[in-house]
Amino acid sequence: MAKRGYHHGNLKQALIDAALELIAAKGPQGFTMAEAAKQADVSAAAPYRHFTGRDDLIIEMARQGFDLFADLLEFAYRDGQPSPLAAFEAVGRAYLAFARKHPGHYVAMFESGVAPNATRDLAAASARANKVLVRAAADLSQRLPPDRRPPTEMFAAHVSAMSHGIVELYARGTPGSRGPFTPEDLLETGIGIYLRGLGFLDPDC
Amino acid sequence: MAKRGYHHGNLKQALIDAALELIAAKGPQGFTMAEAAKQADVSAAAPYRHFTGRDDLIIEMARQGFDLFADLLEFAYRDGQPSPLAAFEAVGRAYLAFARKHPGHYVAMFESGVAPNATRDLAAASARANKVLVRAAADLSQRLPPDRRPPTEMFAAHVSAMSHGIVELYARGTPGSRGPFTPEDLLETGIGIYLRGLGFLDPDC
DNA sequence: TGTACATCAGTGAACGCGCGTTCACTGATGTAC
DNA sequence: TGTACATCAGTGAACGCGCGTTCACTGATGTAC
Repeated sequence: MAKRGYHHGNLKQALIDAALELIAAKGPQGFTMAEAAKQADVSAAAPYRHFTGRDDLIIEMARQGFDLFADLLEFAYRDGQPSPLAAFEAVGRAYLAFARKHPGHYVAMFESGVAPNATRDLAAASARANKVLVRAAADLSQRLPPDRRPPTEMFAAHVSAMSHGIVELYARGTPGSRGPFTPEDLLETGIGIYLRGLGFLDPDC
Repeated sequence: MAKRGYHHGNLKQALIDAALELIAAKGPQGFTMAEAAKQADVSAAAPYRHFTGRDDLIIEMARQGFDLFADLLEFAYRDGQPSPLAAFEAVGRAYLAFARKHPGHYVAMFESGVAPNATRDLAAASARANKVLVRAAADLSQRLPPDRRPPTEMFAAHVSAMSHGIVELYARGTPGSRGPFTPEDLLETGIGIYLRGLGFLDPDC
């Protein structure tokens, strides 16, 4: 850590980063303002120059998380290229990759107990991420005969649920602790079977 | 609440019940020993006659939860009657019903951060519940041509993940807050599509 | 370039609080004879 | 049935702790002239 003078320079983000590390290591309630401040090498009172309180910090973590999440999903989606199916599967993989690489954000977003509409900003970020999932589902749905299309929102919800369930049950704690399969395997096969159930038989339709 | 004398009579269970209510209302970290004691109308020191500490109480809640969960799943399964498919779907519904009716248990089991193998008893209860899911999946798998059977554990994991994901994302907080579908709808359709993907086209095979 | 001053971003001490837990105690209960 | 005594299951007070937060302060920085 670089030497610093009286002024930190970028304390707000440093506190968020510290809290993310703590939350990833010790669970949603495992961080305290005091400890985040300590980790940022600053007095316990300093955070209150940047956040109105503890909740404010958690909400900001979740907001940044949803923003990043949305970015990654959008990047994976690539406007449906090269094909709706390939793009859809890339989004699924991106979901899992996000949970793996950003556990602190993930916990703040989904396990910290903050309502996704706690603030306008948070709601917007959350909605943006969800929109990518819905769009990927909608594009893929177009390939189905109309009478076999489930409602788009439902399609997206199924995929969200399976992804989230896999993260929570199989991607936490010691790797492999809950079974012989990797989360990535589980998600790929699970989504694959689900898509076949919808009528996507061909790997590149 | 009935009058009682110096001795409570059934304090251990009363404390567990109080903690379950608190945990259901305020999240995994939302209960304290002191508050559970208060709710059971007893001094703050009394719980320590029955539990070695806070963790012990949480583990006991989770253990009872897994026990009840296993019972309900077994009851729903009915040894695969009337058909493997019907029994399988009943198990899915029982999963969701449990999460709905016993939110405190559910949170203690899956969101409190206790490792499922924290104690031998807890591990056994958890394994028993999981075994029902695996058996339901295995029985149903038998109906598939061998070359289309996924590994049984994987099959069960997919269904657990989707069920858990739906509980976490769509069955929490204000009903309908996250979408226009009920969790029950989502699970039924999701599992239905998944099963079709495996090759179960006929509703009563 | 130098100076005065407003503003910003920290400090350090203190607060009130509630928590988990311990301890010596005491009232109630069960049992042996 | 009565009594002595061991055991059980509570009490109430106290502990040390760490937390979130506030407050008066001060050092650093930026800006007007």
